[in-house]
Amino acid sequence: MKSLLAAHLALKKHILSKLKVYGLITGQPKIMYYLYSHEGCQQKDIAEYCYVESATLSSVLSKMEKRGLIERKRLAEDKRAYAIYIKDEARPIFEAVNQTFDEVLKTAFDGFTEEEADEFRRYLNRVENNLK
Amino acid sequence: MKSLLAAHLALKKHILSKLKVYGLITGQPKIMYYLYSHEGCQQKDIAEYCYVESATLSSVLSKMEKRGLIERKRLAEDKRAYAIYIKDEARPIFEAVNQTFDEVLKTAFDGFTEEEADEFRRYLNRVENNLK
DNA sequence: CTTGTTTAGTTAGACGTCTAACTGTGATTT
DNA sequence: AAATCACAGTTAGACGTCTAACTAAACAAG
Repeated sequence: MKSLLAAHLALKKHILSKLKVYGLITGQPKIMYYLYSHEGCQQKDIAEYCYVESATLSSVLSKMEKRGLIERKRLAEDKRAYAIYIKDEARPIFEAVNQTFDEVLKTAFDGFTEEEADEFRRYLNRVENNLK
Repeated sequence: MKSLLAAHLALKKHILSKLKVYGLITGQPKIMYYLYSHEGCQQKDIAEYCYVESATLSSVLSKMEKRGLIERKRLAEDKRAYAIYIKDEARPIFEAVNQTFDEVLKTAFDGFTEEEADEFRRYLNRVENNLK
């Protein structure tokens, strides 16, 4: 299964190279992509989506907070948790990230018919489930 | 393309958990899997196969050498390069790694017909090439 | 209530990978 | 033959991720 890693690394590299202008580093774009359409979510949600441990996410988010990209707000309903918000000043960057993800995914599936792309995703899911 | 990473991580986790008894750590099993059928190859070959930088491989191999898993021999034809060999004492571990890879790959493709597995690999290659 | 368990998030330390700079050797050009 | 360039591998330092141990809050059961 050589190419699983290959495809994943190629995707990551592509995205990072396009977003380097914003000073974004490994791990941040994916968080931002998720956050863009899930504002107000908790850290555990982001960690789950990004397949990283909560400890990892915690430190990355701290950096992003310092940099003014995001904001943590304690939840009233659950004082252990935070809701994560996009800082208004950073919204343009989040939009660029979102757009870049869309472009790169389009590139990745270049030449695929709709059915092929769906089939590929189903295969991926099957492999993932087989290994659970 | 959420599941590319997911599938890759699941595969890695599966392999590592089965090989932890041998004290093998991240990165080593894949090197050993390759080496098992490419003894005498150069470091650059392993690095290319494993999708890591030569600097990364260098340090991992040094650890494996200290541990008595492999052996570096200078090439007579090219004194910059090494040929990498499996140490005889470690051969049983290499065999276990090889067998584990085969098992896990079989698990990953459980329920796939031959044609489906091939098609899936072709899709992966297409995605990878699209991103080159 | 209170005791024990689970959950959200943090901190510290280890480790794997990367990039950049370097050494030494091989290949090319003039 | 000399100078230049390309390549194999190493070293040092930065960074992202992990695991383990922890805090504090929520939940469950007696």
